[in-house]
Amino acid sequence: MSSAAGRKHAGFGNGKGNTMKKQTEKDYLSQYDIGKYPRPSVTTDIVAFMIRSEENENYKMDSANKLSILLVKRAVHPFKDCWALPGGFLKPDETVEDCAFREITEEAGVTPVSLMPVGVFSDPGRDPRGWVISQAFASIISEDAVRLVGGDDASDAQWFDISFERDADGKSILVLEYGETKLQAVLREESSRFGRTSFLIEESGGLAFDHAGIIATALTALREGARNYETLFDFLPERFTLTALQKVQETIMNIQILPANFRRKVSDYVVETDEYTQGAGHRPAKLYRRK
Amino acid sequence: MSSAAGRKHAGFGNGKGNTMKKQTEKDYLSQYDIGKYPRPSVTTDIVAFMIRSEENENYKMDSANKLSILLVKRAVHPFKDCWALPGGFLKPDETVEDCAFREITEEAGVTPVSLMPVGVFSDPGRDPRGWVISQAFASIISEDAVRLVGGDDASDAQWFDISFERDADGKSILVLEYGETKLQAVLREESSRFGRTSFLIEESGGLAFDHAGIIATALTALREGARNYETLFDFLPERFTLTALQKVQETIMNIQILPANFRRKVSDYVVETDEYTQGAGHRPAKLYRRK
DNA sequence: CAAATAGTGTCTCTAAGACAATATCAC
DNA sequence: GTGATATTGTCTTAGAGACACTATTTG
Repeated sequence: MSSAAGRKHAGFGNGKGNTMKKQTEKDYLSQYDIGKYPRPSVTTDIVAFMIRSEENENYKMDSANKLSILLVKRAVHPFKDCWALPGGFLKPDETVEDCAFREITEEAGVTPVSLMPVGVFSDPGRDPRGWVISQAFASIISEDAVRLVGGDDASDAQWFDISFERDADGKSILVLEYGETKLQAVLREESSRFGRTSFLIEESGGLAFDHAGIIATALTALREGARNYETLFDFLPERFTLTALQKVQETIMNIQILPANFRRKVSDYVVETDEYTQGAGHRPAKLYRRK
Repeated sequence: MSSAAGRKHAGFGNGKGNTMKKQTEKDYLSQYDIGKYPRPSVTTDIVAFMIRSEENENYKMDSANKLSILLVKRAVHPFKDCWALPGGFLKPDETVEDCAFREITEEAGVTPVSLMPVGVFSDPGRDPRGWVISQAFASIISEDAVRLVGGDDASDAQWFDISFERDADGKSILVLEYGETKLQAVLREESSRFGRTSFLIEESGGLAFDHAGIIATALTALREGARNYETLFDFLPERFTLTALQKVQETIMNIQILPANFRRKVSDYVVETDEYTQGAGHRPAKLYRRK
C-alpha cells in the first residue's frame, strides 16, 4: 500500500519551507490557495419530463398521454441553432441541486416537482469551449403548472414528445418531435452499473453536445423509477384517480397493464379519499392520495 | 416560458460589441474565455469495498467474511489525523472515472475490479479549504489482489470492517473498526430518489469532511446492487463456488439465506464448469463462472 | 464414523397475470 | 339504452421461503 503522500492537496503553498512542528488548522487554511491548480467549469443539464394529455374527439373517451421533455434552441455558438437541454453553470454557494432548480425554473417558467441526479458527464472532449463537466438531472414537471404558464410557438423553449426504443442488439433509437421538427438520435447501450445505464452516441440527431446520451440515461432512470411507483406521483396533482396513475406508468414505461392488476399492486402506495370525479361521461372514479 | 437568454454562457467576452451578422463557430470559440467565471475544484472520493475472510480455528468450517472499506489517515490540515476516504483532484483530460481509478490504484496499491458512481456532493460548506465538489464512487476490490500486495500496520491506509444498521425511525449507525480504532457515526436518512438514498450526518464519528455520508450512500447503493446479483461477482475470482457467492451476498446485505433457495435463484446468472474444489475437509464443490 | 459442506426434492404461500362480470355515469 | 370507464372477484401460474433428505469428503 502506498503512503497517503499520494494524496496531494492542490493549492497548498509549496517550497515555502514550512517546518513548524505544530501548524494549526487555521494557519494552514490561511495559507491555502485553492486556485493554484486547474479547475473545470461545472454545469448542470436538466431533462425535464412532463406528460401531455392530447386533445380528444370523443367526449366519453379518456385522452391519450404523451411523455415529453423540454428543449431549448441555442442562440449562440457552439451548436448554434441546435436544440439542447436546459441548464447552466454552477455558482459558488449553491449545490448542484440548487443550480438545477434555478435553471429549470428559469427556462421552463415553472417550479419542478422533483429533481433527481442521474450522473456526471465528464468526457474531456464533450464541450468545444473547453473543460466543462456536467451533472445531469431528471426533473418532473406537472402538466397543470405548464398549462398555467402557457407556451409560445415562436419561443426557443419547447416541449418535445419523446420516444425511445431499444432493439435486440443493444442499439437504441431516440426520437424527439415538436410540430414539424423531428430529431432522431442513435445510441448504443454501453454499460449498466449500479442501476445506471450509460450510452454511446452513434448519431446525435442534431442535439447539442452529448445531450442525446444524457436524455437516454435520464429516461432509462425514469423508467426504472416508474417500476416501483417511485416517480409516478410527481406527474399528477395531489388527488388523482387510479386510472390516471396507471396511464402515467403506461406512458413512461411504454407498456399496457390490466386495470385489475394495477389496482391490486398500487393499493399499498395510495390512500383513498371520499371525493369522486364528475362529469366524465361515464362512471365517476374515486380520488386517491399518495401514501 | 422565458427566453433562452436565461442561459448565459460564462466566459464569453462581454462589452466587445461584436455585431457581426454571421459569426462563425470558430470565431466564437477563439474569443471564448472559459476562465472568466468562478469554477469549483472537483475531486473524486472512492469507497473501496473488499470482503475479508477471517482466520479459521476449525479445519472443517468455512471462514467468516467481513465487509471492509479502505480509509486513509490524513497527514495534513484540514482534518489532520482524521480518517478519510481515498480520492483526489480531477485533472484536465481525464474523466471522473479516470480520476477515481487513478486515485484508488495509487492508494490501495491494487487495481479495482469495478467502479460505480454513487453521487455528487456539493454542499457549499463541505470543505473548509473552499469551493470543492466531489463525485463519489463505490469500488470493488478482490481480496486476492490485496493479499498479494500485503499490508503494513504502520501504514496510513488501512481496511476497516464496516457495519451499518438502520433503525426503525430512519436513524442509522455506521461503525468502522480496524484493530483498536473504532469510528462510530450517526446518520439520518434524508431522501431516497431514483434509487439513491442520501443521508444527513448527525455525528461524523471522527471521519473527515462529509465522508460518513458518502460511505453510507455508497454502502446503500452496494446493497441495492447486491439484491439482483449485480455487484457480487466482482468480489470473487473468475471461478467460484455457489456457497462463496452466497456468502458474499449475505455479508453485503447482512442477511441469512437458505442454500437451496439461493441456488435456485442464482442459477440464471452462473454457468457451471467441470472443476471442483478439493481438500476442504468435506464434500467438494463444483466451480461456476458468471454468465 | 463424525462433522462439516454440497446438493436435490417438494410443500406452502404469495404475488402477478389473465379474464370475466358487474356498476355507474353523460348523453 | 349506448358507450365509455370504474371496480371487484377469481382462476391459473411462477417464484420465494421453509425444510427434509441425500451425497461426499477429511481426519
